[in-house]
Amino acid sequence: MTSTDETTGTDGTRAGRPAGRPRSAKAEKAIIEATLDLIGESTSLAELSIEAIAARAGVGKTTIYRRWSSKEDLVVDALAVLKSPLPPLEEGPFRDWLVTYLEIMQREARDVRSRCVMNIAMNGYDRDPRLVERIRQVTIKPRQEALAALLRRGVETGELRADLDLPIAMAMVVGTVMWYVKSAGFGEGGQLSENVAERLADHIMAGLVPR
Amino acid sequence: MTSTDETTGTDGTRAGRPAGRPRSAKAEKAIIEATLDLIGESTSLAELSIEAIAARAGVGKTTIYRRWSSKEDLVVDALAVLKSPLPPLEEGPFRDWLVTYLEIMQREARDVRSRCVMNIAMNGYDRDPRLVERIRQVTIKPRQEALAALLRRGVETGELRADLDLPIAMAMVVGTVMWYVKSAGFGEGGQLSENVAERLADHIMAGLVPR
DNA sequence: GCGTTGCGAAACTTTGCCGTATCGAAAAAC
DNA sequence: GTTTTTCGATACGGCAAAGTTTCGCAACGC
Repeated sequence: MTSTDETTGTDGTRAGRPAGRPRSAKAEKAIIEATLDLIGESTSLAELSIEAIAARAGVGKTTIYRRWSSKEDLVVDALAVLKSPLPPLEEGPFRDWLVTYLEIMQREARDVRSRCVMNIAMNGYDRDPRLVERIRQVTIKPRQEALAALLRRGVETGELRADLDLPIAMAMVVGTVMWYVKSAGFGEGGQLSENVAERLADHIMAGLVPR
Repeated sequence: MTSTDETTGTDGTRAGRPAGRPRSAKAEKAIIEATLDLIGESTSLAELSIEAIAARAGVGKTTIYRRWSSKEDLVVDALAVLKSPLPPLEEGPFRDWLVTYLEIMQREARDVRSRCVMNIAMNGYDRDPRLVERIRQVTIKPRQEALAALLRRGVETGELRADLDLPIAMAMVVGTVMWYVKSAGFGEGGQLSENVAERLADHIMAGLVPR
């Protein structure tokens, strides 16, 4: 009405400050953190409640509703924080890149917050397809495409077999590391030896048969 | 609807019949079936509701509460039905057995009821460790051990590489087929070509590199 | 037929969350 | 100082889901 409602600045930098107490960046960060934690602990987004987030973040519900109008938006914003950068696809032997990828995936597979994405993306597909699609678009799809490009280039350079089945090869890479971390996590607290990625890459590339 | 409800006694225990209408074995079976179906569709046991089970089974809620005092008891009873037999480990080339195993796992991975075990075993570990452990004991563990024995024998006969990393190899077999079925299910309704197990076995054994 | 028990449907009760509103205090700009 | 906005906390009505009880009817032994 009187003031410009467009200037709802996300933070209290300079420029047209709307006057009044600025929004606490600390609270916002706490909300995001709590959201990620709680998503990691739950298996579906339906289980996630604003009240629980507010309680975990030590924040009033008002503070959440003032920033995000829906749970969906909050979840998307929170998951956007998880985007870990992917290394670009440049020159180099295939094996090195595979090890790099396995290293990243193996590290992410242990992180509760990254695992939650897997849970949601794989299990909640028919519950809220639209949201799941948004999440997959920003998290899984780029990795899938990067891996596919990596494998295709390996075939072109002759480092990989010419009759490679791309879906199967991708499932081999992703499925193996995921399952390995999962099953290893069952037994103990999760101490895996250092060169996991190297040994995984070795077995994936060379297979199970003798040389 | 006259006398179609065969209320044959659920058990053969003669002796002191409590008098009155006997419990319907048909209803009990329907409840178990509905429970298995719904567990398969859900990702956690908290999502499972007696009401949904009753509706799916075409049964009144009282009929369920009369038999099982808690949801947990019902789940345990229901999962006890799932025990599917494993083929014994006999003579034969490793590849044939691997194909057989992949065939079984690939088929089970599509079955809703088998998937539910995976969901619960992997996601609900810290929610109800006791129940999860019971489930793993009767479902996952025997398969794990069978696969481990299979791989070990392959190493002994020289069909597999001598420096095989058993946990990694197992993750390769299980993880690949699981992930492949999962990701294939994303794209389409799930029509996978006929020789999936063969092609999976090929890639797993030979790896990604050229011969 | 009679008493007893099981059956499914529907009503009742509880629970948990949502979204909003209100309150006193706090943090900035003026 | 005053003004304005946000802060955390709490309370409220509403709603939807799930557990519990009620009820009329059906099936069994006697």
